[in-house]
Amino acid sequence: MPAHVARLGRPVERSRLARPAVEVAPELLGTVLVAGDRAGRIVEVEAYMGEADPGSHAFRGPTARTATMFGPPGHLYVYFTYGMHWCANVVCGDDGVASAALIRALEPLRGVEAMREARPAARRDRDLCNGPAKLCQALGLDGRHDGTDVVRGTDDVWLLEDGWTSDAAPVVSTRIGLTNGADLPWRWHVDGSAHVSRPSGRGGIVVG
DNA sequence: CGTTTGATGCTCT
DNA sequence: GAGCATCAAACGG
Repeated sequence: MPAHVARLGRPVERSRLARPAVEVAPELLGTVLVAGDRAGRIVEVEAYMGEADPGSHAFRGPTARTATMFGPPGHLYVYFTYGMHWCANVVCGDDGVASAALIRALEPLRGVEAMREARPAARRDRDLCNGPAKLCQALGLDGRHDGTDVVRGTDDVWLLEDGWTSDAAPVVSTRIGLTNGADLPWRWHVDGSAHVSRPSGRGGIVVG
């Protein structure tokens, strides 16, 4: 593990991810996603509960696209949408069970200059990573990273904990951009963060 | 501020 | 063929 990565934290334990995404996702707030020389603190996540979730890509069973999501935890499920955007999930749950946490927003920590170059449309730094496709663009994540192991850090992509101490309560609300499963309260974000995609969905409630 | 609209191509029916 | 876990620009107030 490179020293500049170790400085930001230690890898999350895979066993911690081998649980349903609704349990894991809120715990990911405050962890650090690293991609090469760029890194950001996760401030917004959503849970997708696979075959039990009408909002999940895995709702109708495994397909070629969702193969990673059905695989072991600790890998990245990266998908392409709207003909132009990539979005990244941390795969949760046991091998064979589809469950994943969509990373929706980061607070930039390292490599901000590289992020600015990767996202010329961002007028302010708070616009670099405040959306699931924006953060993938900022970090240079795309289809090549589907299946990459964020516990072992293959492809220099890591998910770290202990790199940051949370001092803000998580807020729970409904997920963004869905038509199916839109009422399920499976979005969490750091209360008061200037780096989330939206301050609150419907019925935002402070949990912690 | 807010809302609306066009871009653009893969995935599954 | 329909829909999409989105974004940015272009509006109107």
